[in-house]
Amino acid sequence: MDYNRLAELLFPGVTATPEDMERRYPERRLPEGAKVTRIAPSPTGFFHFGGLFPATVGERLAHQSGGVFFLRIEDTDSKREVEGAAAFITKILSYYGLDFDEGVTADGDKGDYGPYTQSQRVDIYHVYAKKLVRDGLAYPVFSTDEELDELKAADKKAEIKSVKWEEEAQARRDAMIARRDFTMEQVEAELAAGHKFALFARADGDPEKKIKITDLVKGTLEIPENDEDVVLLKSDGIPTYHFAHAIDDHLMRTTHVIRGEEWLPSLSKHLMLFRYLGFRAPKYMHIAQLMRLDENGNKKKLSKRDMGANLDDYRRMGYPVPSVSEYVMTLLNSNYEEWHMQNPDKSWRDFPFSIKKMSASGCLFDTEKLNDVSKNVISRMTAEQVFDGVCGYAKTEDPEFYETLTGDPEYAKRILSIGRGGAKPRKDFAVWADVRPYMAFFYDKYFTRDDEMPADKDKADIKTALESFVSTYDENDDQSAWFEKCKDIAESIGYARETKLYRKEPDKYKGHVGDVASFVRLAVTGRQNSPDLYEVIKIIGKDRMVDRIRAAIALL
RNA sequence: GGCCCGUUGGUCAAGGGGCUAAGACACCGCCCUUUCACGGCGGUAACAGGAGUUCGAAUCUCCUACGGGUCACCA
Repeated sequence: MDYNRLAELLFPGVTATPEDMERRYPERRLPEGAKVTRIAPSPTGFFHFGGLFPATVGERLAHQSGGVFFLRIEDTDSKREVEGAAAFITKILSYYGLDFDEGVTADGDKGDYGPYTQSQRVDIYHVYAKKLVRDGLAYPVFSTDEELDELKAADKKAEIKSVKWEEEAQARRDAMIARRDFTMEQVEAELAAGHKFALFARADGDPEKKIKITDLVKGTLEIPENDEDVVLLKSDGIPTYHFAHAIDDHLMRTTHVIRGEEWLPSLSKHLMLFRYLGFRAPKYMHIAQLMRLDENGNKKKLSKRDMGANLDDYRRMGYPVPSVSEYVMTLLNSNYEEWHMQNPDKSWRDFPFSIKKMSASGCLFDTEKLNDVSKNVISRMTAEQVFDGVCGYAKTEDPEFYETLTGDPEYAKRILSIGRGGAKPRKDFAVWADVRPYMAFFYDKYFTRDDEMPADKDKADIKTALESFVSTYDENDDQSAWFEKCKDIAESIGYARETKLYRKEPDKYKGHVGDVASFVRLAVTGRQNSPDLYEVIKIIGKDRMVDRIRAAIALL
């Protein structure tokens, strides 16, 4: 077989050579040890939460080493492509602060190694396709349109589950081998008939032999050599992931390929392609998948339709960006939390991220832990920052509340200042959506009486206590003077001045000062629980406090 | 089914031949406390199983079990 002639026949228009490509995309000039990483999503209009893991690792590794982090859009599957998806991806990556140095942006490509969209790189792939044909390493497989339609309609998953899988796989292999060695005449005839061809790489591996390869996360892997012919180009001339991966990551000079472990089974194919193409393979890092628990208590891959699988869900649920980032870091590097406790004021970007600390096994998504991380994140913020965070969330997710907040920002910030800023800040919010119910009673239009006055206390006593509170209240009292008055009121209605006294001798009193405070709290906030009552009343103001207490007395 | 990866408390995990096997979240109890939140102290709870190597194994080897992934002209 004259492979040169075959190559010309198959790719008559391709004149560029691999050498041209090397010149066009030279080695990057970067400092020693600099890593080049990438994030390579498919534009399906959906960014998986799990995608944040490799993306974060890639971003950290590149930027921690003075390297390059780039974005490549892998749109080789036109069937799954969604309009505007690339723009959505860049938007969400920037929302999560995963800034890339090169790649597809709203204003076109940025960087010298583009185009960064695979569908725009078809010419490049064909250069290498032609080379592989010339080298006798790739061959065409012709199909009629009808056969192609059939292929698309086939339900692969159903086949795999069949018990006869082994036989069917063998049959497929035999069919493949039969098509491997078309004669030149056959090829010419197919071409003349206008049939399309897919390009396959001829596998040369022996599955009985194992290749040892070091994965930076998994350690030493032993995988069988590849003996399956790999589809390089589909009938439409568009490359498969495998082919595009080898060419792009070589030409873009990627040093570390970070991806999910679902790619592990095809690693053998990729290594073979790198070898065929004469490229040095990058270092690989296969990250374990994020799991969830199914109804039977088994681990399952967090799949598209699961709650929380869509990264954008977290914005809509009201998680601050750093909460999500920090949660991801806690899972990625087990010593992150410890470091953060020692460096509470530093950003997760200051953390010395280490490949060695990455876990080889998959973990379960844990909402409780996310919430805990998030509570800590928000508790460290200033009232101003919390205000901005809530507003940013409410603007799109709760516009009515947004109007309320921005109607009187200073008032809102005073409320948000309660218990904030000290060494032991309150931790009331895990998500921005928690803020509204927390703040509601400060606003007359949201105020409701959710909890009743305690039924076991004498109504006359409650009334007396509330009336005394109103008549003795002085806005100028400091907290201790204020509380002394509460104690006086307690005493006046036969309640203990101190909670401790009551506990010691419960029979001697009808209640204690805590009960008095709780009457006032119930009257003013409509609830049993609230942040510091003294602060609350100061913010609400004497007039509204008095109104609410009078209304409560009337209800007795 | 073949192949590959994984397996320390409910969850995330430290530990890489010599511990009574860290810590965080969750849970429970106590303390602090005018409620809540915070904080403090304490507690329940784990090396998947079996062989082997060794004076000694969570740690090394093998087998088994279980879980996951994958087996497309998808990525």
